[in-house]
Amino acid sequence: MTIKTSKAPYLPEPAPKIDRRKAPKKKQAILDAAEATFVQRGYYGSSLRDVALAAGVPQALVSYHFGNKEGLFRAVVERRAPANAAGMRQSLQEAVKVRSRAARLEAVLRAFIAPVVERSMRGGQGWKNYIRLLGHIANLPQQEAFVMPVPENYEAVVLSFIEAIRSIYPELSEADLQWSFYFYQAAIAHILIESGVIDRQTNGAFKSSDLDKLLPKLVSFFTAGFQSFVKAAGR
Amino acid sequence: MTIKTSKAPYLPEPAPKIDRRKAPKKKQAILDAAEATFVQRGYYGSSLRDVALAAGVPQALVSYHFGNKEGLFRAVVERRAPANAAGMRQSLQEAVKVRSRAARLEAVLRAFIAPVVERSMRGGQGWKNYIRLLGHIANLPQQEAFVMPVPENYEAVVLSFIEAIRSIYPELSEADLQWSFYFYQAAIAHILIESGVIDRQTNGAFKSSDLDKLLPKLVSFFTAGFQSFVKAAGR
DNA sequence: GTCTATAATGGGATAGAC
DNA sequence: GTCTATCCCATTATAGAC
Repeated sequence: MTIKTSKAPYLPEPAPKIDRRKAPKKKQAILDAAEATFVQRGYYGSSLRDVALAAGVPQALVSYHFGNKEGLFRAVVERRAPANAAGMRQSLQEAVKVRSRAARLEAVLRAFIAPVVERSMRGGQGWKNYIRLLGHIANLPQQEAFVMPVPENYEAVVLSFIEAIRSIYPELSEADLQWSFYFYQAAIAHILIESGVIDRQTNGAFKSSDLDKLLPKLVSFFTAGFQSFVKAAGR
Repeated sequence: MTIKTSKAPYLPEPAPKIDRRKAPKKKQAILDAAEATFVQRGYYGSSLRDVALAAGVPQALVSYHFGNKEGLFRAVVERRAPANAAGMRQSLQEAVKVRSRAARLEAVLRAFIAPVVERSMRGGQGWKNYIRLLGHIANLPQQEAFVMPVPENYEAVVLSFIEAIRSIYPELSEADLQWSFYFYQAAIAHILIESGVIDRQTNGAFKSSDLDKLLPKLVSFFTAGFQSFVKAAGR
């Protein structure tokens, strides 16, 4: 049931999205610092002072570039969103080519998480921070007072994965499909944070930061969950 | 494979843990207000002003009763922890009595989440807020600067569930056991928050707040995931 | 235990020089 | 674009009367 895949050509990216001629170095430094600060202490727990200090710039420069705190947060999330969403779309395109239905399901589930893990593990510290931040954002109630920039960036991509699974197993009831994928997203939201719960529970024998080891288990485990509903629907 | 269980006698509780003679009403009002505020806006996003206002007391009373903000947060988490952990322990005791191995696994997985869902859905607004707050806390990186009161309260309970599964299927490898349970915890951490992602993705057809509908699907889905590792180990 | 008043700090944001 | 200096506000926490 498990499919071997090559090391996935998500990284290095073909070209940086940012036009280095116009983009001021300090603006990028602020984004990097903000990314790290927000993921460590959350939105309200992070002060613009801390961000500016970490970036090595005066506070006023943050306001100049991003207007206010909310603008900074949105900019952090949106900077890497296009590349990340594109990576997910691309991996889905490959996955749906798999022949057999069972293997295709597993490939689609892997395609949802593999490019993200790839960036987190081998994309550098910036990507690591960004992916963890995405995990945090995914765990925010959607009616949050401040910004929720994620939906616009990722919602369509998520829906396309759900559609892909539906087209593999049309006999799956809408409820089983939606709940199953929700469970998958739910687990991933926590996993991406790398909270350290499994580290503590196993005295360090297993590490929540070891996404490379976790990934094949995750895909295999959730494929079985989906398949159990498929089999139940077939009866 | 699915086991029917009666409506679970977790609520109403036999007796309130709090001695109503000594406990000042206002102190409880503050805890209720803090519970609601923390879950809505997070720790750093909540001000003691807001809490005091919501509780209908002056700010100073909060400091008097709980010392500081961190003390208030700890008190909120710890107030309901003994009753909640006891409910989980009790449900585990019942679950391990199930005869067949397959059914016992499913019963143990249900026992982990059922009493919590029961309190969230039928324990009143206070319990609803508390359970959501637990979800948020579970998603915090453990090396958080401030308080992490959960481990002491719940860690032993979690370990006893893992032990129970290990004793059902000793042939399961340590890695499969730990990763599987981690996936289960991860999904639950997000689900308890009732973030609203599935609501948005399905235009309201499915609701993350509908824990009653979700629960049997969740248990069934994750049982299949565990069983797939059991079967793989048996070969 | 409960309250009013206030101290002391740190926060986001802006004015204006360079 | 970048900087220094500063304003104004919200926040936590405490002092002290009742």
